Amino acid sequence: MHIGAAEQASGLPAKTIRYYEDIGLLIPARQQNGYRDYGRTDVHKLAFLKRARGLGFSIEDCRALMSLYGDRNRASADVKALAHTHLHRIEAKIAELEGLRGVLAHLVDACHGDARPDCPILDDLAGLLEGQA
Amino acid sequence: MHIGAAEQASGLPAKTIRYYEDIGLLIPARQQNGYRDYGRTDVHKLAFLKRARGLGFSIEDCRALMSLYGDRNRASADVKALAHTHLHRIEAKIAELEGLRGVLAHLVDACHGDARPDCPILDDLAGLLEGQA
DNA sequence: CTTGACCTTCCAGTCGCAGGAGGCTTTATA
DNA sequence: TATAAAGCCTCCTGCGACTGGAAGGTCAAG
Repeated sequence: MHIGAAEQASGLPAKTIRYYEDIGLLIPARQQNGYRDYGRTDVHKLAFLKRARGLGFSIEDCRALMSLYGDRNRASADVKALAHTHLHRIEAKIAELEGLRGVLAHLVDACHGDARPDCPILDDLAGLLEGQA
Repeated sequence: MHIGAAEQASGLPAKTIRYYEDIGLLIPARQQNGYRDYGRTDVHKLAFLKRARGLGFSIEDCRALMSLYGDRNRASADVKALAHTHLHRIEAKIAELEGLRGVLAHLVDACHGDARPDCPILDDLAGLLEGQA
């Protein structure tokens, strides 16, 4: 099957599929005319990659996950460790963003937001509130 | 004051300060020997930028904020709108990450994580649970 | 035989810097 | 005074994970 069909079947853009070949994630067979030729297994792997990327795993994580997926002697502990690490990264990111949200919500709330120039948001950015808040 | 001193005073790396000049965010005076020369106002602006970046504002947001900061006739409503949009972006990102966290936590929890190959995480990635979950 | 869809490769751009090469100037020390 | 070290300069490359586009080959239909 051509890359266009693989795109339809996997849900990944052709550009991305080619990119994954570039970086050695999934290298398909080639037809005599040079066209990429994707089989069922390939499309399955592309969908796997799409799902993993959708869950926020990095490309390198995906590489490891693909490797584990194809390893009949894998230990599920290895997969779990990968996912666990990723989960921690996500939780850390959430905590960070929640911190930002708190500060921003406070500032937005404090700003009257009319035609006057006086603005607590800019005051904060300018460091005028160091001793306060 | 030289860029090294500005680095100390503002908390921004020299590399970043030069980059901000490259993109026209803050262009300092130059000494006769070609060295950048930062004054009090410059350092103040650098700290402003650091704070704004730390709150997650994009460079273009920072450009707009700096412009508003220097505009005596600004309307605080403009600043508030910028911050509000940014707050929404952050909240959207948090919601997205919380979705991921939910799925990942569920998967990590379901994986026994021992030496056996059987693994719900890989099963999910492979799309084996489409009809379920 | 030509049109158009589809495929190929390769290059540039995204965002916000960081790292490093190669070369000046200034400052400190022997 | 010589030299070494620190600090400054510019320019180029790379990061992650693609995306867009140009230039050109291939294939099926009309």
